Amino acid sequence: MNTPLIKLPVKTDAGEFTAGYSATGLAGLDFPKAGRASPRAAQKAASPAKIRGWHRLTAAALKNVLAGRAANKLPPLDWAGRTEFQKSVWRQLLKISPGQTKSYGEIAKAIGKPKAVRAVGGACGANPIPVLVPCHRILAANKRLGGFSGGLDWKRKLLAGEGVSL
DNA sequence: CTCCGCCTACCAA
DNA sequence: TTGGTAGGCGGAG
Repeated sequence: MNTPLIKLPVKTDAGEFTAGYSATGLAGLDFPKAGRASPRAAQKAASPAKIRGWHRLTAAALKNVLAGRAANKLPPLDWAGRTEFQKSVWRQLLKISPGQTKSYGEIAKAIGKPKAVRAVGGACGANPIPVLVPCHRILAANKRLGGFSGGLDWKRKLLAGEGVSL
């Protein structure tokens, strides 16, 4: 049985993101979605102090990244139920600092599976915590944009905010 | 097993 | 430059 996540909003000048927490950490982050109601106040009040503490970190980190700065401190990330392959890819992403980019091929090489290039793309697409786990810093070979599950507009915007030009 | 994908390298226009 | 293609690998069903 998987308990539903506790959802909390993060207001930024780029819109209201929604963070989702499990009992062990931040498990998801959603881009602002037009027409989506803000998480209920009742749910906020009910959230344990532990989660509110994580949420402060999430909110600060998110604002940092949106401003082109390093996330700095992140709450624990809950990657339960994900495959080892995906986790190894995401761990690599966390090593990339703002303004840096890597290709899918480089990530594949870094995790010791140089030919799993396309699979790396799949893992990026399955990333439940975009922005903080910076899948947007992965470009296709030859520095082309590649894809982005959250929408290419976000990818462009995030990269531009970090001073990356294509 | 089959199908698909945030890929790549390569070849032809 | 664009466009098609085949190889490769992990994930979902």
